[in-house]
Amino acid sequence: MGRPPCCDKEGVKKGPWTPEEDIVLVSYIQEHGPGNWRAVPTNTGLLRCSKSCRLRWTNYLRPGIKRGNFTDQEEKMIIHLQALLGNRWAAIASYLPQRTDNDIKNYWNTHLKKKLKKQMQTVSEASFGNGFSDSQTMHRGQWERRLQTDIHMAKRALSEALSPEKEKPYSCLSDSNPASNGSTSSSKSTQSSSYASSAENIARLLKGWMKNPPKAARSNSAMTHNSFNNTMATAVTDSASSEGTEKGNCMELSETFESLFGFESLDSSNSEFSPSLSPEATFFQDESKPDSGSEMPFSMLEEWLLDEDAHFF
DNA sequence: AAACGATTCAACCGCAAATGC
DNA sequence: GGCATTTGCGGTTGAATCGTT
Repeated sequence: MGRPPCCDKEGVKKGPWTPEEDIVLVSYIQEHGPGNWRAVPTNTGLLRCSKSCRLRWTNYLRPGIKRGNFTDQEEKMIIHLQALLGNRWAAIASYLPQRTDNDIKNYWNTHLKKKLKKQMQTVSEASFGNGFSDSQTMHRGQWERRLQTDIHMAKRALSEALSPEKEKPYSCLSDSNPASNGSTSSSKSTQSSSYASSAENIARLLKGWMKNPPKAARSNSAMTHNSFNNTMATAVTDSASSEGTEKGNCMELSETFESLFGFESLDSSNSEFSPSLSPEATFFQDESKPDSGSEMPFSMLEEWLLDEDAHFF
């Protein structure tokens, strides 16, 4: 006997979220932290199911999300990780802390699949013309060995990531990673800080809210609007400044973010947010807590992934 | 300028795993 | 240990947007 779906109740709203709803949700999470999604609709008065609230938060409103074009570097990592992990988008997303699994999945389905298909075609055409099949079989053993090495390295990286003693903090992609140090021309300005991007989200949200102010503010969200708007204003100005300089200390940003949102949900001490997370997901959280003890030796992993570009393409 | 097809991406759905009692 | 509930994940859908004719 299966349980009834959570969203089949009468009066549950579906479809795109409005800025109003976003603000109500963000306000609530600002106060209570993410988690206990079951209680969110009842406590906020949102006519959404818990699932929808969680999804909205994790895929759109959550701090640290980078939106917009994927860099070459990100693209290559996705391709590699997909080859290695398959369609385990959450696991792949854990290596790209600023992207959501949904984003990566969409990007794969809309861009990368086609791109790879095209490349495969070009390669196979070229190899056909050259009588390439022999050398192809000749490379097979090599390829298998490489795959084994890949898997071995992935396991090693993962186990290192999970060991709490490792001191090297993965605080900022661009900082800790030599490969990303301007090695790709396209990683330029899109590599914004997590704080900036979250502020962008919120700024965008606020912009929409300003454009279409609600006729009457909800009473249940009004209580938080003052504090929320104050922090919003900070977010917007901070966003503008950090965007302008295009750098900014990750540490500083995450601290600013913490103070901005005033909750410690991303801290490991918060039992509401961490218990059921996989190692990957736990790492994913770390985007906003650069000081945490268990950090992924990201540069090593990323180096490994990006080193293979030459072979892959 | 309008119609149409292609593309994108936010959101939904259903299943499975995790958690609580 | 067994059941009920909650959460997380991956596949899919469909409305909005873009590009072409």
